[in-house]
Parts: sequence; structure tokens; C-alpha cells
Amino acid sequence: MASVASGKPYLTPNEAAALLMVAPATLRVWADKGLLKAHTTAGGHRRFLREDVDNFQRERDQINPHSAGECLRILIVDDETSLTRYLTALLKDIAGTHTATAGDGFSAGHLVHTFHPDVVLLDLMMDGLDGFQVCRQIKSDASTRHIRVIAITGYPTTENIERILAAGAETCLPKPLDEAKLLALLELQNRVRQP
Amino acid sequence: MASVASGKPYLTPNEAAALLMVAPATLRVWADKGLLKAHTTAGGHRRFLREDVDNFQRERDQINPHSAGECLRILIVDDETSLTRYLTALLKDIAGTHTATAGDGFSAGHLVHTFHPDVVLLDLMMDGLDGFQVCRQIKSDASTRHIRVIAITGYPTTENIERILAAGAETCLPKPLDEAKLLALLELQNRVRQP
DNA sequence: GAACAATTGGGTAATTCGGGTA
DNA sequence: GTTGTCCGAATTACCCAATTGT
Repeated sequence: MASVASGKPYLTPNEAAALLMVAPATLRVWADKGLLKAHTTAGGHRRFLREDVDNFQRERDQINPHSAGECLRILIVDDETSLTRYLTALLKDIAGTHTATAGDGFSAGHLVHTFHPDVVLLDLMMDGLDGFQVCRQIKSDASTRHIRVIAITGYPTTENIERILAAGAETCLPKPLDEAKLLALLELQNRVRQP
Repeated sequence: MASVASGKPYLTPNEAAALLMVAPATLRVWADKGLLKAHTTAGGHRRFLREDVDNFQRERDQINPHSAGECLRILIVDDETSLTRYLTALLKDIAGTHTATAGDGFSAGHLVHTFHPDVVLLDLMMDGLDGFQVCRQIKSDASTRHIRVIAITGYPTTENIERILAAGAETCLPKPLDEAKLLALLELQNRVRQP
């Protein structure tokens, strides 16, 4: 019955450096100077919170090309039009969101690079499309690794959940979808609904 | 299923200048004028996205940005490993070629943006992947439209051929593949074989 | 828990960059 | 419109021992 587990809530130096479009060595300089807030592991390695990285950029009036501005960009990957339509309707009424949908693998791979999503809502069981693979590929490429992946499945078995989390998803939500929980994950609970 | 991964997701001024075949000083002028989209690091250095540079290049003149290099980049899209292995073996012995393979839709969509192919060799009939759709999507996006698509099919019916050409493919080759014809299309007939 | 590959830290030297100007 | 050059500053490369994750 376990439905929610948390993935990795921090960024490694390499990931943070990629986000800031800078070499890892530069990130060390910034962290040492105190320009960028950094946490430290027991062994002395630096860890960064996405929030801190975003703030760091915002303070410098910079736009992160990967998570541009105030708008939360959400990519919905599912071959069932019923779910995509439901999710699109749910999210588009909330201020400050931007959604796109992919019904097949090629679209998904394409949009990951042209739509530049902050989050991917990913159905696990699709015809001819392996959600686990999709997640693994997103997480294995430097240019897309930072994208949050929230999995959705009608078969929330322990094995499926473990597999998708191992693939890099931060959470696995069961169907039918708990709206409140989804919005909480996206930090959209308190946003104003648009007319 | 992807076989080629890309490095950092951004370009430094020197790298971008090299791609555009101009001096770094010129790049600064273009960036300052807003002709070329640029981001900046915390220290004020400019950073460019491959995508933006490609788009700029394409707008500036109609020359394929990658044909400028010596190397012909070939993406093979097929879920049959037998054909991909055959094609990879055939092409990799030819000087000045670089190949990547995608066995599923997501990989294909991903590699179209990270591998930056000059040509896509596309099987039409794949499990869970519609080759016609893939071709149509490549041709409908400004950032990938310039990529040549050569279709391959075991069912070269008049209808299939017409459909894929309508979708934007430049040719449809029947299986079994005519090596000479393929190499002629790629303009590789006379290239030296590597040891 | 042990082995292994990948990543990181720290330090210094080398390179690249921005801006002004020609 | 594009490029060369100069200098201080920002970024990066390179080394290797330690840490991390699987």
C-alpha cells in the first residue's frame, strides 16, 4: 500500500554545475566564497538544494534556461488520452503552470528537449513505451538529469515502486490520482485558481 | 536503449564561436545585440545552448550547421538489433562517419537533440513506434527540420512509400538493403575504408 | 562487508572571458 | 560588420587521495 516515497532531494556538484552552466571546479569556488549555500556530507562532499541553486540564480537576475522563471513547466507522458486530458484540465486552471503532453515515446524524447519541463508526470505502463526506461534515460543524460520525474501507475506493487524509484523518479503515485497529493508535490496547493 | 550520451548541456563562448565559424569577439557583438540568445554565469561569462546556436545558424543562412564539420552524423532508428548492427558495422568502417542507434521512441527523440544527426535512417515498421509519426515530428519542428530522413521498410508498397515521402522523408529504401544505393545517398561511395 | 567504478575535494597553474578600444 | 589586442577577473584543467554509491 505504500504509495509515496521520496527520491533524492539534493543535487550533487556535477548536477548543480550543469544547471548553472559552469564547471564543477567553479562551483567549488562559489561555495567556498559563500556565494552559493552548500551543505556537506560526513565525508566532506558538497550537496546542494535545488532551492538554493534557484535562489542563487534569481539573485543574479539570471534566467535558468532549464526551469525558466516563475512558471512551472509540466510534461505529461501517457498514451491514455483520458488521463492526459484530466491532468491538463486540472493543471491549466492553476496560475503559473504550463503543460505539454506526449502520447508516444518520440514525442516524449522530443519535448524533453524542446519544451524544457521542470517536472515530468510519467505513466509507467504504456503500450510500446517502457516508463522505467524513459525515466532512466532522462536521469542518465546531463542535459535532462535535473528534471523531476513523478511516476503514476495503476499497479503500485512494491516491485514497481522500487524499480521506478531506483530509475530516478522521486515519487510513485497510484491511480486513481490523489489530486491534493499531486498538487502538494508540485507545490501548487496554495496557488490561485484562474477564472 | 540509446548508445550515445552527450556531455555538458551548454556551450562556452569559444565553443559556440567555433561552431558558428567566427571569432569570439564577433560572438560577443551578436550576443549583445540580442541576435543570439545568451545566458550568463554568476561571474558574468556568457553561456550558450546548442539549440539556440543551431537555430541562429539556420536563420542566418540556410546551411546545415553540422555539415560544416567533416563528419557525417548518422542516427539509426530501429527496434531490430540485427539491422542496426548491420548498418553500424557497414558505416563505421567508412572514414568520416559517426553513428548512433535508437531502439525505442524515447531514445530516438532524445538523440535527435543530443546527438545532432545530419541523417536519420528510419525503419517504418516498429513495435510500438510509428515511423511515419517519427518522420512527421522531425519535420514539423524548426530545430530538427533540416535533418535528412531516409526511410527503410520491408513492405515497400506504393501506399507506404507515398505516405512516408509525404511525411517528409527524402527516400524510401526497401529491404534487403542495397548497400551501394544507401552509400550513394549518403555521398559516401568514394570514401576511403578505414583499416 | 568488501570490491570497484565514478565522483569529489583541495591546491595550483593555465586558460578563457569581458569590456574598452582600435 | 568583423576581428585583433590588452589587462584584470572569472573560469577551468590537472593532480591524487578520499568519499560515495552500487
